[in-house]
Amino acid sequence: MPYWLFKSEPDTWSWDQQVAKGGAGEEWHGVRNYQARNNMRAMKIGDRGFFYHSNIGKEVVGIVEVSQESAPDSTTDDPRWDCVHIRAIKALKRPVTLEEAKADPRLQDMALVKNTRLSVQPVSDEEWRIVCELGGVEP
DNA sequence: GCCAACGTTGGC
DNA sequence: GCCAACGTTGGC
Repeated sequence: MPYWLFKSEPDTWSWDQQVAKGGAGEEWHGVRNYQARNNMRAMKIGDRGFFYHSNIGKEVVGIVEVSQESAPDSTTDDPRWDCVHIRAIKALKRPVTLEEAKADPRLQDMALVKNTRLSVQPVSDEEWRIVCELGGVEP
């Protein structure tokens, strides 16, 4: 099972808002980047991902699950852009900051560290376990 | 608020 | 098809 990471500026869409949506989940719209879109197209219902706050906090705050597979982005008529829906599963006991990820030798290859601008990223099994461990939750 | 990194666009 | 110009993202 692949793992993912979703970035959002909390000013625009925060973890709290995601949690408030509950099981219905929320369309992850607004992505206008091919790599990020391709990642979303590869997702299956039930795939897990991290929810990351960019700019403010700069930390992984929670775990989400894909609740609907890739479909046309409702916020544009441009047929190039698809997106998935995600729902909040649980918060990390302790957020894992970008600083921590950068400082951990085991996380040097994480896209979060290496390719900071990609907004929807793949996460390896190992990276998933390590970040869960740092965050104080079961993988 | 600045700027580096990166992706996209458009002229040739 | 190349590459310069431009726009955007996101860390600092």
